[in-house]
Amino acid sequence: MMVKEGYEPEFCEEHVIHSELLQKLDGKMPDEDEIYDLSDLFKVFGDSTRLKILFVLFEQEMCVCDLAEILNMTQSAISHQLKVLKQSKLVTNRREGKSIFYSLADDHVRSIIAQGCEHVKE
Amino acid sequence: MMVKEGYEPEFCEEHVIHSELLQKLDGKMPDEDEIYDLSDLFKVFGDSTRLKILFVLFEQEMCVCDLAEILNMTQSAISHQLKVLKQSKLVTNRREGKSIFYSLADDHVRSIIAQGCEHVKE
DNA sequence: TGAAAATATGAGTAGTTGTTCATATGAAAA
DNA sequence: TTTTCATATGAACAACTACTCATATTTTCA
Repeated sequence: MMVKEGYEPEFCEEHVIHSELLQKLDGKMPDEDEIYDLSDLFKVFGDSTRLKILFVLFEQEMCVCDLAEILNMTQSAISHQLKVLKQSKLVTNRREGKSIFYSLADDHVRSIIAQGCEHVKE
Repeated sequence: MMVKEGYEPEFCEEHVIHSELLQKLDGKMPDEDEIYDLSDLFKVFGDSTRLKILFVLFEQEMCVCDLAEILNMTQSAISHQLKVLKQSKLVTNRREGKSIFYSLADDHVRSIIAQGCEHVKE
């Protein structure tokens, strides 16, 4: 296995990565941190429970217990997911008496989901 | 539901879910299948390796081994992720000799990621 | 043909994630 | 204050996922 020493058999020989290309890509590619932030954001949209919550909030703000009842899930499960949504700044909340009402943080949410919908609808 | 027996203490009493609201939501909410499809789509974007692949393909089509070298990952890892991307119809490929070149399937990919970027940039 | 190159794939595994259960917190009513 | 309601949270667990390793597949070239 050590015939050529520095030789890397895993990669193809014919299509050498030209330094031009690497430079071109280096200039255009987001840096590591941005990509992690971005994938973290999409992870949040990548769960059906959280999507359902967002779709409900598209229509109107709502308290935790009503979300739980509408989506037929436990209050705890909803609360955990609302925490995730809030940490990603996709929703905000306000207290009104004993209840806490959640609503969409901004319109990015709508446009991100709208773009996703277009792809899904083939 | 027999009045008191089926009473569910988990949900708040004050904010009864009116049937109007439920109807309104029923009309507006996507059905279960659509939501699953949508969350599956976002799951694909929710991984940094796949995002990196897509960002590279934004610039130009590329074969598997070059992607592996550029992203400094094994050919196998890249190949597994390309399979996921292809199953979601985000990329397509063509054979050229021994190599297989991957490219973006359509412009939905760009717009979905663009929307995500806007949110990440606060 | 046979060997080499490029890619694909199945099994195994460590790490992650969504839910449940029990309990804590905080505000309002008694 | 004490109780009750609405919500939040920590631990535990099962399901899922991305990578590695070994190997299979497919094409090209000698």
